[in-house]
Amino acid sequence: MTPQTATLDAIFSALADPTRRAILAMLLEDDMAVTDVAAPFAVSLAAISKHLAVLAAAGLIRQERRGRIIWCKLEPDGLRNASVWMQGFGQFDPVDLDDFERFLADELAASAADLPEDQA
Amino acid sequence: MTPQTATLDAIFSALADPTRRAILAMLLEDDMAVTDVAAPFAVSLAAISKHLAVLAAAGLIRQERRGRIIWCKLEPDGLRNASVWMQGFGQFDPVDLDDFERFLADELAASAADLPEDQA
DNA sequence: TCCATATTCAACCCGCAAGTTAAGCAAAGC
DNA sequence: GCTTTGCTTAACTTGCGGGTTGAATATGGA
Repeated sequence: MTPQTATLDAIFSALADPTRRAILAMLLEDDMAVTDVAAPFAVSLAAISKHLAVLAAAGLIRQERRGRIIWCKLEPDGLRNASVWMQGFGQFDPVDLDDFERFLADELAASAADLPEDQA
Repeated sequence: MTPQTATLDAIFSALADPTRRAILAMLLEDDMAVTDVAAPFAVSLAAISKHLAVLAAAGLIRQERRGRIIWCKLEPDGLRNASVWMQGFGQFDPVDLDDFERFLADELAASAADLPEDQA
């Protein structure tokens, strides 16, 4: 298996998990420390730590330590390959960013029902 | 979980499997019967049948019976939601279709090494 | 130096996805 | 009507992903 297909495998399976998609959506707003990423979710910190490792391995985020805090930041280019792959399958209308906002709102509401409102 | 997130889960996990991506790439060329879809792969027909069921459940293909043959055809709109989701994360350059062709070629070469040349 | 904070590692459990083989059906053909 | 062809279902095995808890590690602060 080429590194390229390995990457596609990694990207799509990373995106397949709703918790990880919610994390990405959160990071879209701002860089965050691991603990803060974990806060809204019902699962343990260790679980979130694993999720972040998966996202990093897929090239979707980058984690960099500053002091004792590890900052997680989105790596938007990580989606490029997957985006190229997907768009090849259809001529989609240019994406309306409002569509995207709705998506994120619905997803967060659905998959992290315990989110404090200010994060939803 | 809303039907919408269920769909995103289904789509991304369907795409996470290289065999299923290869199947989609094959169907991009032409509609195919289940047996013909299965032919290039090293796994059993039953396994491919399951893969096709997964793709159908994710709305990525449609299967319709004609006589005793079940034709599989791509459902390009099935990728729309996922595409909307992904593109929200970055302003990607308009996709070069040649990129896509390279992707498919590499993927087929890598994940279905036993493909006869005329299908690769 | 000692303690608290931030994060990961290790070991483990559990459920599910993907594969197998064998049997079951449904439609065509002789 | 019987057999062949096309495909799915059933029952089962196995591997991996996502969760847990508890210990380990690293940094900052008092």
